[in-house]
Amino acid sequence: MAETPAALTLADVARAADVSEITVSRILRNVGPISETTRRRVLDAVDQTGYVRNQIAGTLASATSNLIGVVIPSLSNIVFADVLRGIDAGLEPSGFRPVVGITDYKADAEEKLVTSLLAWKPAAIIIVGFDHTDITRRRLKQSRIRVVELMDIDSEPIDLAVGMSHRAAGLATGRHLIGRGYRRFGYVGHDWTTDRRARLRWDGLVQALEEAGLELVDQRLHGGPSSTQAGREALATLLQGAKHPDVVVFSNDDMAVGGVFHCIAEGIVLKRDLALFGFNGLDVGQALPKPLSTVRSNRFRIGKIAVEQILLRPERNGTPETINTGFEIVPGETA
Amino acid sequence: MAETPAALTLADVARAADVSEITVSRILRNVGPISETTRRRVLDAVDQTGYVRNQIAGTLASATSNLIGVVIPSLSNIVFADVLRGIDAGLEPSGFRPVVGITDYKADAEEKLVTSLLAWKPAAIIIVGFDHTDITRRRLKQSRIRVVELMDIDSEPIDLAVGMSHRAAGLATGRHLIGRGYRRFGYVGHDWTTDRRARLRWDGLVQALEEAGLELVDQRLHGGPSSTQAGREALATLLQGAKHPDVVVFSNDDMAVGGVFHCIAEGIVLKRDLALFGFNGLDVGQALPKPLSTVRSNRFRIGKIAVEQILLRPERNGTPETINTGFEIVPGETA
DNA sequence: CTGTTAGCGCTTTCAG
DNA sequence: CTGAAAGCGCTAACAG
Repeated sequence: MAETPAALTLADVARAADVSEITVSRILRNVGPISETTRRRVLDAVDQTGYVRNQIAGTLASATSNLIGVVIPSLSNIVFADVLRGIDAGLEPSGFRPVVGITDYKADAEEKLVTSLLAWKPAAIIIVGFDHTDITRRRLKQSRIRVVELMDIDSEPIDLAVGMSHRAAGLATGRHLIGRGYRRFGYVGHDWTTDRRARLRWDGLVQALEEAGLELVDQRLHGGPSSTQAGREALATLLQGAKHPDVVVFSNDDMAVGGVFHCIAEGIVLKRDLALFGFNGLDVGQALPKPLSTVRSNRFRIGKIAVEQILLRPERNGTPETINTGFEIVPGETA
Repeated sequence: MAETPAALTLADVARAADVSEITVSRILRNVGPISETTRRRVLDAVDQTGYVRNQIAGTLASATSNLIGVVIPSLSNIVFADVLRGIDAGLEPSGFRPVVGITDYKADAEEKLVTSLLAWKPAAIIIVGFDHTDITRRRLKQSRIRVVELMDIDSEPIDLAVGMSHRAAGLATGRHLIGRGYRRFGYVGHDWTTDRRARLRWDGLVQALEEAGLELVDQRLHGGPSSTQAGREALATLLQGAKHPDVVVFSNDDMAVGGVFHCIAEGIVLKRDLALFGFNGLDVGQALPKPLSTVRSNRFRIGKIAVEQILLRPERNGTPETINTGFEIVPGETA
């Protein structure tokens, strides 16, 4: 019976190359001055043996890890997948790796997750939003590593916030649509308790209406998470009411695309009979027969910038900062 | 100037609770017999101090980590986000955490990624597909940790494959549509070099046609990754040809949804004038005015089962295995 | 340019 | 039920 050979260590490579462990270590990390001949000899030995570095031991010894904790509410929503893509893209050249956790929009799950991620001594934690439990917030503060709160910039961050003002986006949406002549506003949304940012956009929208002496003529709130199907059904019930809006603003593009499908199915001609407006600027909305009128949020960029900031300044400095990644109105053809 | 206090260690907690380090360690890991009084005292001390375990040190000492390496080609494609969701869901009760890497469909990026993930001494690696470089395959084999190859079961796995037969899905699609009376088959796809599974489905489809003495009357291959917009444009050019298919099979739902949008925009009545068929069973397809006819692949389940298998049997055993998660034809209303 | 020594903070093993 | 000693595999700090 062949015994399982012990895993290769630095010592094995060092022996094979006839140098000390620390020399191999330095070569593998690209630090310090190394003669070209030893470097070559050691790298050969690495190839020959098939040695794979043990980052666990390295991290313990150096007290600096290459892991980044990432806490997101969900992956069903493509928005957070985009953020994660951005994070990964920003990390790409650095050798850092994301360790991810999904909260499912639950604050207590988030609390457990943050604790379990901190146990891996990550170089930083990237987390979505500001809605944390007190314990979560305290732990993050005490950790003294960099903490980046994403998506939102409407609150005071622990360390750094990267995102856009959702209130401002709602406001801009309202003003834009009023400017285009719409007066009878309907709203179709999803569960606000798990999506504070949707609520902030709604606040901004209502504020824009107030500025113009208007108010929402009707609205429907779907109880669950946003989805195309939910948007379709919610618009259907809204239109059964007697309020006859001339434009319906949706909590996001997923919901709005469902609204578009409903109109297509019912023969409602978009913009002539009814205008629809979304939020996010998803690809699917732009590929519709008539491109969806919406607001482009820069999710990928948010994730990327978060990482770039971490790499740029790995130490937390005293004062919380905020980076605004902005948004753009996408006129489209549905409003 | 307040000096940064050193991070808390087991020793601090042990001192506070007046026990030895090992006792604290045992309590935190729930191993060995511990008296209820000491347990309480220690847990109190943990709370008081705000101690957070150092998994890095623990992993080094015990040589068993709670990390799972995850290698996926992309997150732009919701299919892989679904897989990752399944992985996370399966991991949920275990305290394991995924460390993810994205290859962008590049084999050399995958090779680097696998090496860098192995350096974290994960308990297992979950990777999409069978298309690895020789070096990647060798490293994975040599690692002796569990390796799960996802999505596909049409090749021999290193250790375990979890997925479905894409060839069989293509075959089933063809037979299903022939059974419904279609005879003039068109095909609209995307880049096969990065998506071997799409190619396998095509193979199966063509085989079904051959069985019935038929062949594809026309096809269009988009050069890039699949997208709704690409599907829309590719169908448009296909229909400009003179081949007049009565059904068009798409490489996946994203592409097919684009096809549906084209038909809506052009006033082509689905199923009466032209039938369309997708692959994946995405939500967006089912929310369309007419639900898309497609094949449901069980992405979430694939991820979940992969993890469950790892937790169930953490050691690799000699012989490679395969788990078939199956698929179902979704009749829909577009074919 | 290369090496020696001394840990990093835990857990394993063996005692009691 | 609790503890002491040893060491996981690497890197920081200091020599040479």
